[in-house]
Amino acid sequence: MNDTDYLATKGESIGETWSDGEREIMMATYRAMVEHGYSNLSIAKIADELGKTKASVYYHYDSKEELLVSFLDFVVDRFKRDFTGQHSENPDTALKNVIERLIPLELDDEEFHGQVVLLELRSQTSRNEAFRERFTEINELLVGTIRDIVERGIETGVFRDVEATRVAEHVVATVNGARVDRVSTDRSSAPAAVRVALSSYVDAELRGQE
Amino acid sequence: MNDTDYLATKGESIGETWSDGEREIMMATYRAMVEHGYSNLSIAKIADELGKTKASVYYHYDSKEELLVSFLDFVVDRFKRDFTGQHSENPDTALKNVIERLIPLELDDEEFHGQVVLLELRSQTSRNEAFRERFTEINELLVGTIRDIVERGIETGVFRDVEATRVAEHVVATVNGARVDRVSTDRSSAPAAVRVALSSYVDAELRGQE
DNA sequence: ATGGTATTACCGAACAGTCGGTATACAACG
DNA sequence: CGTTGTATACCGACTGTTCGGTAATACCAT
Repeated sequence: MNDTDYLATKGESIGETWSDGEREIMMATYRAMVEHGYSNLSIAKIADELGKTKASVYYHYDSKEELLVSFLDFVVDRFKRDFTGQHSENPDTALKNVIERLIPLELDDEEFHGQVVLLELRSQTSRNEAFRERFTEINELLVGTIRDIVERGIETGVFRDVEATRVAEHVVATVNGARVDRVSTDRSSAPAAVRVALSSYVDAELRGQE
Repeated sequence: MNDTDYLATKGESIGETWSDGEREIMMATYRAMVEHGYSNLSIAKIADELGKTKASVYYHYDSKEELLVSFLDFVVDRFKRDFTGQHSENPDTALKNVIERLIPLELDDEEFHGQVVLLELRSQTSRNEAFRERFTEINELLVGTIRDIVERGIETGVFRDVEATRVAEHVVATVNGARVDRVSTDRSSAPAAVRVALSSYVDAELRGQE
């Protein structure tokens, strides 16, 4: 029934803590953004979604800009928490798990809306430095995670001695391209094709002739 | 001096023709969008950039929505014209040329602004069907072009007998990911790394043991 | 060639509505 | 009494859009 239940965790994030009031505003912002989009987002619409008045929002945040940066933190924390899961298996399956997690075969509405919101925020990076920093952070997290897995695989002899960073950059670019494709085109079968191609690439490139 | 001179070609596009007046409005829209961003774009700012009045813009377009869809056509036509160049060489170099054209080692300001505009327009796809159609079209053009090259390579025996469509989807996703990365993060060395990785992937996956 | 009539392209002004933001007051609670 | 949270009411600026009017030009019958 509620579109944003999956945002309603109570805990604090990796680098930020949210009071109950703040978290409710963040969730209202999320709902308003899903409904109206970033370019039509206003304090009044957030307040509507919150069930309060604009002044009430301005009690917690000094400006729209500050609220939006906080919201970005909120969404990015959520992304990182979703992504940073258990991946302590052997490098081969760990890598494939990461790929499968980043390119699901299909998305429910909640996940889809989440990726739309991320894309809309990403489109603001060229005009807002704080935004650009956060997305730089996300991509560095992805590349770092995958690089670590590849390096571990090389050390344990499971993978050939490839350039880990380069492979990681490749995988992350491909994954991001598939994700953008999914929310911005009608090519519904493309992400699955990319996922298959990427997995077989990983097999061919990393598992070697051995 | 003028940031958008490269948009000032006089000819008509693949599917659309532009009168002088319309093209001036399109270029003014482009300039206004580079300066203010999609979410802060208004008819008044376009008119300012045009050196005319808001009413003058409304003389040529019935609504902001209609103007924006025309602008999207304008930008997409430009992208297609830029991309659809000569690629009649042998499949191996043709494929690498496409990749190098889609992931340049560095962008000048004009090219960078163009990609920013494309990303901002892309972020509207979930809320505007016409927008989504155009970006679907772009990606289909890219996939189709690459698939044709790969198939030609297979027929002429230059490439192994791979699944052309799957490879094309992989390449396009990677290219798009690198392009999004470039305009939305500070990871300035990432696109070059992806380009190298993608080229060596093409070598390994397609050129085979032969 | 002339006079009349459309058409094109523009302007200034105004419309109702929304924007981000603020001042102030009221109620609950310690 | 002071703090915390909320509501009412408002501000100037800006939003997309429409209107009446006006030069300049083009077409066309006389």
